[in-house]
Amino acid sequence: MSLLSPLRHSPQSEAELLAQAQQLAGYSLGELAAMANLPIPPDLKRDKGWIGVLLEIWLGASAGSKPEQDFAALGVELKTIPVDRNGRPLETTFVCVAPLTGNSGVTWETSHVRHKLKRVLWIPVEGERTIPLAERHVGAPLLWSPSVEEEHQLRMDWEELMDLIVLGQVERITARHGEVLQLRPKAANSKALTEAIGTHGEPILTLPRGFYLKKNFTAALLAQHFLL
DNA sequence: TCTTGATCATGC
DNA sequence: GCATGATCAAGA
Repeated sequence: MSLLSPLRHSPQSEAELLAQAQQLAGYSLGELAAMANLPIPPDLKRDKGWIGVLLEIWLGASAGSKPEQDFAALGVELKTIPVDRNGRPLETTFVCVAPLTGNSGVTWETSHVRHKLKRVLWIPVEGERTIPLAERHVGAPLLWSPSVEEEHQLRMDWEELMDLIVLGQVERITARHGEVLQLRPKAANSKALTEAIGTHGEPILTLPRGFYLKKNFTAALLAQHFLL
């Protein structure tokens, strides 16, 4: 038998990655943090990415800020997802920042959204705020790729949103656009601005935006897994 | 109650 | 400011 310990190397195969992720299921965040010698914050208010960092350590992801997939050699992205007692998502899922300029000729096929979501290791984690952070449990992982239908849904929304961005309508886009993919602010605060295209084609400064998966989409893909 | 819009930490 | 990791919390 072997004691559970963080992967000290990048996993060499999907099988190795998935096996390690499956080993984590059932443990609490407190247990995993202790074994990894990672301090536990009192809550996530000032450490929103803490769970993601913890699981990156355990799974041997190249931690930190690299503009590539978590497991580049495997082409796999890691996403933790907070869920309620029934396994339903409590939050939307950030995918990537939306390019607001320089989009001539960009297509779904070459988009960052499609690339990010090509293969994702989803790890559900208990997220109800009534549960102390250290006592929240990690769930069973799901190694996922979009089905034909899912990719179609994503592409439709992405094309609608990108059309609006290219046509200078970015400031008229709200989180209500899109069935499964939405565009929302993604910034340090409301004073962080970036360049975009205005109504008359002129450069404007606006809030950076990100693509997010809506809860109905992630709920469905998780449910499919657990109801098999 | 739930979603939308806003925000937090960190490294470069 | 942008990239990584996301959740918070006001208001509908």
